[in-house]
Amino acid sequence: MLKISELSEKTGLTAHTLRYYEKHGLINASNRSEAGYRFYTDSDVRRVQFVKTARNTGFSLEDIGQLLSIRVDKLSHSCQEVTDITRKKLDEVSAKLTELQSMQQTLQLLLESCCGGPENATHCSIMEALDAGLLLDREAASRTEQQGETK
Amino acid sequence: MLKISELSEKTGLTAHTLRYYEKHGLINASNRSEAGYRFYTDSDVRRVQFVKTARNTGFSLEDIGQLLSIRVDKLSHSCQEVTDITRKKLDEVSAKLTELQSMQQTLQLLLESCCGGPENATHCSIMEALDAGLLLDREAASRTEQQGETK
DNA sequence: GTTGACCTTAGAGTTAACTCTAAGCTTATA
DNA sequence: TATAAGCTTAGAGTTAACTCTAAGGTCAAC
Repeated sequence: MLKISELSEKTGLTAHTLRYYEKHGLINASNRSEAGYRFYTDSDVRRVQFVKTARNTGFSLEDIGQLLSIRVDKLSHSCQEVTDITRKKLDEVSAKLTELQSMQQTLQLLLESCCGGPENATHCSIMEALDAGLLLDREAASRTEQQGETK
Repeated sequence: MLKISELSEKTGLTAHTLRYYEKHGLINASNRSEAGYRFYTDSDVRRVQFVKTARNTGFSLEDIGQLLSIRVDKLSHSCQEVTDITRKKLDEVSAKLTELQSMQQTLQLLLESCCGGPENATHCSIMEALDAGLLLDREAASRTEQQGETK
């Protein structure tokens, strides 16, 4: 039986976060001392670790709530329900990834185009590109692609 | 001279968002009608488009505030200031990208490992992996890497 | 028996970038 | 002239996941 500070140390989540998860119905302490102190069993610990792992994998607390419902009554739930949740999350992550990759490429092109020196910014190509709505980037991008292809 | 709704249409930003940007010091209407209606000049429009482009590139409104200060007085600012802001953003984007790529790979492995069928979830490998703290994933990941290398 | 560390709760604050509402003018159209 | 569309402001609400505070009870050690 662990106190909340011990569970905190064991899981790397703060006591605040553990109480927050409890308030949102994700976890809970099987026992309480007479004074109301939370006491966690091994089973509680495993549940918290499940939540932490799912969180690290990118699932929202709402997703995790659904996964936990399945976890406590696997007979009443199908693999498909689990993959539906997982696929939805994968789609979200993939979409975000595409967006960030585009930003990354733009930012890299901007950095490559600018001298970055102590000169004043009168002819700064980054400022010019942002002023031009990044039209120049797209040209630069296609130039870069061609270089890559002919390499 | 454009009214706010016309600028909204021209830029694809809502009138709400334009007023929000104004409140946060990013943009402003050069003129007002007697009744207080905002009127935007071509120069205002270009500034709004700059903001929109920078936003699409991933810059925060705070970053954009700095970029705009440089934009209105390029002589007093250096290219280095511009690249510093850009590099900082690129680093953030790259870090986020790494995190999301890791999530994506984990989610893909989870999906590959599970039948996704109507069977009950008693032996669902996704649930098992989340229960095991994704240790199984890391094994699966290294197996996949090896396959990739020997291909 | 008194520190000081730890626990409890309810509830407020944080972050970023919107998004919306309410109450009241203004303007264009019929 | 009446109606509807559009404009104004201040300020509240949204989202997710914490993060922190205040006020007070509990417990181990000296």
